[in-house]
Amino acid sequence: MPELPEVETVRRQLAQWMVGRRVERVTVTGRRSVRRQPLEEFIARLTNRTVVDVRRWGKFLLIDLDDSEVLVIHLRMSGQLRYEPDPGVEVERHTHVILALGPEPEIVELRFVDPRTFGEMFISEGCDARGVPVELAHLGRDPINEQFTEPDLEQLSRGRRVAIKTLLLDQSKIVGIGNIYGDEICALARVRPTRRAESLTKPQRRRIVAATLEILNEAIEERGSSLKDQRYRDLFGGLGTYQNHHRVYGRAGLACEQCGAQVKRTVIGGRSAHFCPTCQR
DNA sequence: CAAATATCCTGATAGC
DNA sequence: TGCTATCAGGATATTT
Repeated sequence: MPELPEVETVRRQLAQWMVGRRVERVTVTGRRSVRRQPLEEFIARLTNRTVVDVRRWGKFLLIDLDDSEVLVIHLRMSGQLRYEPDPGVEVERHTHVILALGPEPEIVELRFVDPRTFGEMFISEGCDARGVPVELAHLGRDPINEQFTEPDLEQLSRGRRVAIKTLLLDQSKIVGIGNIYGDEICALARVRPTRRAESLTKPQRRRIVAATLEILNEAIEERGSSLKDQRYRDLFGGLGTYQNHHRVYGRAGLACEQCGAQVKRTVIGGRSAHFCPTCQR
């Protein structure tokens, strides 16, 4: 569930207190959360490292360590990171990884909680020229960290018969957009999400690019979206407020704020999609 | 080759 | 009340 705005919110919070702290102990109780490399190797490469920076690429968190290695974290559907200043506080259900951060003796903890265990952590083999871990080299451009322009979208859309929403969600093309923001971007751009990417006009592409930047930045300002069921919470347990600004997502059957028509729900690529049939052509 | 579908997993919710 | 079925949707592997 966490998409770019939620991950960026957590990144900023992590950067606030984690930089300069040293990893004193690593406790892994859920094997599935560390699955790309042997557990002993993960722990060995992380222990005694000091955090020098916290970055983000799409929905991935990148925690830079003092030996130039990178701790990569993806929350996937249900993962949450929790800041716990008191290690004595009981560990909640579905906590799979705990980093005890010093320097001693004032230990604070970073806890990784993930009921569905889709999320993961690993230590990267190193970064490429863009600063992206080599394991993530297949990922597309980040619309917030890098430029994203109409010619970029034209190039990505060429010959693509898929729905524009599917293209927006394709992490090998553009990173960070998930189901919620894909719908919201199409709504603000006044383009129907089912529209084939290759058939878009230049003005429509311009509107989609502008809407991408506007929606993501607005959502970051609101610290992301916390839905009723999916329980996104930030590092300090706070809720996002962007759900109060959704134009279409989760609003099927309700009136469009712009025109009063009923917002429709359909399925694109096996996922729910929401749009206003009047505003989005 | 692109596009569609299956897979991982738990918790919330709908329906009986 | 309590059971089962369905849905939620991130990335990746597999099938079409």
